[in-house]
Amino acid sequence: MPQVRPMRADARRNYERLLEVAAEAFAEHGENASLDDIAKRAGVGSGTLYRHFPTRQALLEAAYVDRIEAMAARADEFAAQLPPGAALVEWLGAVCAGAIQVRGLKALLGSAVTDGGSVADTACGTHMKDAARRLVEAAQREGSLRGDVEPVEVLRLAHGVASASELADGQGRQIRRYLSLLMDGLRPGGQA
Amino acid sequence: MPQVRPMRADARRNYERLLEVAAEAFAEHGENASLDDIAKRAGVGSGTLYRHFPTRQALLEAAYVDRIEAMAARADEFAAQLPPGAALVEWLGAVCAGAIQVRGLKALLGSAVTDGGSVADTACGTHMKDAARRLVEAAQREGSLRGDVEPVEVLRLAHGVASASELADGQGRQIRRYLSLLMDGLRPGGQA
DNA sequence: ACCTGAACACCGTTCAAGT
DNA sequence: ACCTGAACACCGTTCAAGT
Repeated sequence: MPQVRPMRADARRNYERLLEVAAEAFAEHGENASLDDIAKRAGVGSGTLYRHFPTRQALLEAAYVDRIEAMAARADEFAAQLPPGAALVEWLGAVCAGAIQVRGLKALLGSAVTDGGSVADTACGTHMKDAARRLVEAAQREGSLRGDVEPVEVLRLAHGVASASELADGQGRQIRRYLSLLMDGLRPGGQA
Repeated sequence: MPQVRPMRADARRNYERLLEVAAEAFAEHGENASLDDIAKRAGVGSGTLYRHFPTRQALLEAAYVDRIEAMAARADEFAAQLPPGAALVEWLGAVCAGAIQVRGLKALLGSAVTDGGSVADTACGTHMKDAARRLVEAAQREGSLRGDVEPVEVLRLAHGVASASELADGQGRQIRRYLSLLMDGLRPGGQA
């Protein structure tokens, strides 16, 4: 693993400034925020943005990778405090809430669980899938989750729940309701 | 209800040509297909497109309103052939499949079940909600669907299932699986 | 009454010229 | 080695001029 040469001081400054501004812009305007505008607000030429982040996806991921890591870390906090099934539900609720509040995050989470998505596995995808696997397997061992669903499927369905909640009121007020409908099923007789 | 004066012959030709081309373009490129390109391919000036369809949403809805009506009509066909619960599931599966195959349709269906969405209730929204209500209420009377879910919620959750299926493989191969996970729940012990 | 297409503003992307 | 910003292509939207 060869060390990456440290960036030149001005390059590093630009890089970090771009990330800050991009995180704001994506949160406010969604995944399609203007790249030109981001470059301008960061005080750099548009070419500099493309040098550091060749695609919109690369910038989106770089801007939110720390938030994704924080989300993945919360999985273990819930696991330490609650029984496995409840921990999974609480965590999925938090993931949905984040996906709705921070507008660009939903698209990033979506691409993280897309099969055959772009360039192999992204860092964000790996973090989320690892966290989901720990909670899912624990819940399955406990017997509170069906044995025939995969962690990535649970993440995809949670993404669907976030979409449905967004349609309901533009915010996240229905997340818990829709998540529990998913857990217990639409047919009568499920667990309350 | 005052009769709308019939359009001038050339206006009507343009209008219909625009609808044809738009349906193709949205199906191929999704909801963000270039309006300029649609006008060009229809052989009209861009101003003509805006005259007939002041917003992208208006064009999208006009281009697909017949497909939406056909979808709504299928609800009654399923209801005539199957018990209520099965009819609902089959219909939702067909809706999801359509939403994935015809790219612009998913966005339209989404906005049709969005609360507080744009201009009051759209024609598409009304058709879909009416059809859903008939199936949902029948299934609830039969006892195969929880009594505490509303038709529009079922449509939103189906939209979420379509999203999740799209993430899974870009096509619709997981629709039936995800739909039945939604019906029966992720906890063990649901109906097979 | 309706259509056209130029005009304007905006955005993504590349690349020659700079330091 | 890195940055800048002009240049190009493209798109959405409006509106004066046409028929």
